[in-house]
Amino acid sequence: MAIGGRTNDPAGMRRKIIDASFALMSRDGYAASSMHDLRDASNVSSGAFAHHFPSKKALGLCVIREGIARAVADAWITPVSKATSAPAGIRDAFSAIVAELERNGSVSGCPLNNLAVELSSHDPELRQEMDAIFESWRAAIAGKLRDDLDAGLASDLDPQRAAMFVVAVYSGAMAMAKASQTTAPLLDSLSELINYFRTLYRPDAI
Amino acid sequence: MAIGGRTNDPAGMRRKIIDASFALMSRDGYAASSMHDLRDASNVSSGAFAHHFPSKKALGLCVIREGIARAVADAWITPVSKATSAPAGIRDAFSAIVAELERNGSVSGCPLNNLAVELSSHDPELRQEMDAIFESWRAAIAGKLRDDLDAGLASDLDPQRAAMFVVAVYSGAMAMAKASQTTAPLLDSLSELINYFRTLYRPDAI
DNA sequence: TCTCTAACAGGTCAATTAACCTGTTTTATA
DNA sequence: TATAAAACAGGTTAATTGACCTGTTAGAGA
Repeated sequence: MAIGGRTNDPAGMRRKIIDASFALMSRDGYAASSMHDLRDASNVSSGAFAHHFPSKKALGLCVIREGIARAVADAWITPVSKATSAPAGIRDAFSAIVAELERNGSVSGCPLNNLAVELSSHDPELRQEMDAIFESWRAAIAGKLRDDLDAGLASDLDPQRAAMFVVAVYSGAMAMAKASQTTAPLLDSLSELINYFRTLYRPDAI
Repeated sequence: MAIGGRTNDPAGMRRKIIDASFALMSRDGYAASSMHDLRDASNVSSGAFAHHFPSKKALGLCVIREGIARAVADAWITPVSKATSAPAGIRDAFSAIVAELERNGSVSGCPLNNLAVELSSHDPELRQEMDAIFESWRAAIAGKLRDDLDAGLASDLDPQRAAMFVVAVYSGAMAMAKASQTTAPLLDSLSELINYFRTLYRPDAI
């Protein structure tokens, strides 16, 4: 045994497991992804798997803290903060996600929303972790909205409430997109969300 | 055995199982509710349970078609159709749900959204069934919006897109409410949703 | 060079799961 | 009333699950 030898690479091994587990859990859900499935998808031995993650919950926690947090940052926080305005950033995020969905043909939903809905009732610790990601997501949008207010692009808008609204619209639309296996809910909802912003922003600022 | 005798009541037995299963599945999810749990919650024998529902999927299908469809009708379709206007009906539905959540202390989420997010990727048949309920939900709201248009309460609004928007806002807000175990996402989102309608409706009509 | 710890390998185990099976009782129908 | 079919009772089972266990090897520090 051990014919192929072995290269100790704890960080790489760990990352490999988290990435594969994030992909599998995002697609199939937490409960539906067995430790055996996760191990197979990760392409590591049982021993290595158990060494890095002694329990499924420990793995789930890391998937949330690292995998999901990164996904939200990449899909939302970065685009919104780089955009010329909050509505523009929101439109960018929606459009990129819709394009990605139409590229691969099926809708597996928002990773954060999927796990939050599945796990919030079961584990308070995981729930709190996911709530924190929702919070940072909303904070990024609220921050951009505040920038727009300061720049005089908009007025009479409550950044926190509006940010909550935006994330709610997206999460709900994505849930319906998953149920219908269609991007229509996302497109329709984005359209109305832009209409909502049109009443709050200067006509030329949107 | 059979000391207490037995009263054949197929419809009642079936309803008992569906009601208990709807409650359990809505709270804990589909996968987390084992056949054993569902049987215990239903308070029936294994034999009766297996007789009415030969498989878990068969039970899930009936829970969706009967339990969830009724829940959506009671919480949304009926209030909206009875209201004086669509925004008023939406506000009524939100308020009643928030009041109910604050009464029992914890947020278990929207039954339809919970199951749709959990099961859409796993079973096309269940997915289609849930999509149909989303569809009827949106149709009820769109119908009311059309009534408002006809009555001259509003103008320049696309009933289908707006209905999609409303359901998305609610579903997403409820998901965040579940993640935070707070009603704040629902209250904030309702507030912004009303702002959205304010721009579409006559000032005195809302 | 020696040693100790973490990294890894591969297999095992009790518990849980969904489905099924055999037997009994009620009720509709002829 | 005779009888077939449905309604119910209670237990069984093969497969899957998450956790664990014993051994082996690489690499850092003394």
